[in-house]
Amino acid sequence: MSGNWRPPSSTDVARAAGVSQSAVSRAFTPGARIAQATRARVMAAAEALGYRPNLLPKILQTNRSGIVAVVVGGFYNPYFAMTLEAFSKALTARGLQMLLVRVESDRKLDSVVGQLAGYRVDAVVSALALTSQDAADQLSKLRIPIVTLNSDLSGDWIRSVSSDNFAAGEAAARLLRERGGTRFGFVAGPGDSPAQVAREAGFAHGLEALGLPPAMRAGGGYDYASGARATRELFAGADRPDALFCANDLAAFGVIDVLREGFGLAAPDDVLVVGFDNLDMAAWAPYRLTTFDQDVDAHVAIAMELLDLEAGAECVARVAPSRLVERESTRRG
Amino acid sequence: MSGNWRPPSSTDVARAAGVSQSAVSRAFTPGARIAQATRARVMAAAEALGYRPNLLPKILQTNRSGIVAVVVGGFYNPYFAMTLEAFSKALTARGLQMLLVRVESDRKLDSVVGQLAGYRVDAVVSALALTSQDAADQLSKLRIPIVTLNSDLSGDWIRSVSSDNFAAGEAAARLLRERGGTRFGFVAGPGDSPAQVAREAGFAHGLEALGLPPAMRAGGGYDYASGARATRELFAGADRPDALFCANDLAAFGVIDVLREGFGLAAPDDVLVVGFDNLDMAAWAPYRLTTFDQDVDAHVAIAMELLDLEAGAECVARVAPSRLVERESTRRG
DNA sequence: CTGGCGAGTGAATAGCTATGCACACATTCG
DNA sequence: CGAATGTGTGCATAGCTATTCACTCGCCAG
Repeated sequence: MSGNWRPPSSTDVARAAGVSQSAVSRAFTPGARIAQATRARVMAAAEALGYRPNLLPKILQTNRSGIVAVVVGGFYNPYFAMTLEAFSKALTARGLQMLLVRVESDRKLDSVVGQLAGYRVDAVVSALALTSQDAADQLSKLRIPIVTLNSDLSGDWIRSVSSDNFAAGEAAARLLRERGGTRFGFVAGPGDSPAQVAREAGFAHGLEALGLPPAMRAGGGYDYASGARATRELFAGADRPDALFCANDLAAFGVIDVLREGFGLAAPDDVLVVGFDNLDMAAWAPYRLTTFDQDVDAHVAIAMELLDLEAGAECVARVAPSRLVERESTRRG
Repeated sequence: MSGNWRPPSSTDVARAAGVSQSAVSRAFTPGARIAQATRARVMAAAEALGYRPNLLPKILQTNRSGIVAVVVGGFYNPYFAMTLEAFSKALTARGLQMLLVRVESDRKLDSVVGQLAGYRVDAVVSALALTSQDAADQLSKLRIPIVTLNSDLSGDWIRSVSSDNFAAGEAAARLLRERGGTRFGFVAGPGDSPAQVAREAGFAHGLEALGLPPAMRAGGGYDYASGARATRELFAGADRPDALFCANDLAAFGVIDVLREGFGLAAPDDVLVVGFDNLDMAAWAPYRLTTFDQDVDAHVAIAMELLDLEAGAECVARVAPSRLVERESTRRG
């Protein structure tokens, strides 16, 4: 009806309460010098008008919006859900809001972050690994603190927190060996993921250190279908592996299902399987998957610390330990 | 180093380019009256300084932030991930940003939305069902368009889009009957969820219409553990059901796993199982779950339409159809 | 009685952009 | 050649809040 309605301003409230605009502002500022009686009158008028202080002018002056942008590549992987949950809690605890941005690839990252700069976001957290130094430099020019997960790039304004992917790969090799594996296989994630690369390298190094032959290899994605495809490939020939390390849990589920349905093989009896992420589902009955818990809360806690750092600080790439959780998929009879 | 650095303003760019501030603004406004040469000079200066137009002043004047707040209760259920993905795409397509807010319960909803009002969000989408009329009225006072999913409350500024939960419940009853079910059970979701209530009511009505006895009942949550618990309860006695409708897929997975592990029973041979949501996992080998696809994209499309409506519009509660997807969990030999 | 002090209040201002208005200049038409 | 149209630019302002500065008033100590 009212063509262009505007929410009530502090001036409106001031008029209604018979005080100055400053008084209204002070009434809403904890610890400001204002008489109790005045504050009460202001609050009554504000309540009647439905007034909420407009945060934008403050942001305009201070350039601090209280908003942190979180960039993700998609939501299909429950691991992102865990990450979002943890970040959501951490940000809320600090009174910050979360602007969620979905981006197709990291090549679009800087254009998006440019847009975000217009909103004066206080910081950016990227679950998307940053792969090109070019994009990193572009972002650094904006002087917005950025934390990337599982990415090795860094710069003046770019920090990163990663799992000890390489060490986990080594540990996977040792475990599979101990549990009786003899022919090893690696179910790979996407090649442009630094985490995938490090896990594979660690696995390869672990095998070599034990004097074992290198692993067979298949896959190329972080999803269920990729694990399924990789398994059909690895088990097509005669020389089948009997111990698999998967780049993540989702792929491992695909592996286990195809082993069972497609080849009549079971974990751990016929094939040992290890995953990565420790999703809720990893504990479910059909899988009981041995996997690495990334300790999302620890990652997030570190990320928050890194965001607080001043620009130019030195220790900008931190590693969070991951914990091996052993379940039935590697425990034989 | 520089204690309080400020990002370059349009005035800074204007000075560098030797033009007025208005010229800079026009250079960044598509369709504005400005000479090509001037625009080029401005763009060069802007590039050199790393200038990004500050969006806040515009928001301050127009009260349109281009930000939509999305409220969720948690991320543990992959159904939320699907919803987020769909909303993210829809909002991006319209050039809107998404402010993600996690809220413990809907009782906190109005206090949070109050906070959001300070950011002048254009609209609020709540995956959290709104249950109290009190909160609804509170929110209406803020004059921010709100769309809730699977909630029956509405008001001047509150619209809702729901699945046809009741009809789906009836359809589940018919299907289970057709497939040979004789003793029916309902694995319930949380009692404060309108969707759960409608699904159960529809199921009960469907059974009654077919002249069948009412269903046994257990459960009370939307998660895996709740489904598992419900199954142990339902199958503890002698009078076991042979056809189960579960409030959602996550619970259904718990049901199937406990049937297999705890009682040596399989779906569909011993027990027919139907879920709700059609998560990716429903198609996986251990489950192959018959379920209802909520068509998230359709929900979101409707939600976007509702957000565009003016206040006081009448048709504010819309229903999106859900589609039965039959898989092996109800297909006998 | 007076200087000082504290509490409470109002006026003025910064912060940045988009836009309406006015003006200067070039071009076209009668 | 005068008028009219069109193009490009600068000036000034709105939008809302937190905060600084200056002011008044009541009160106490000297």
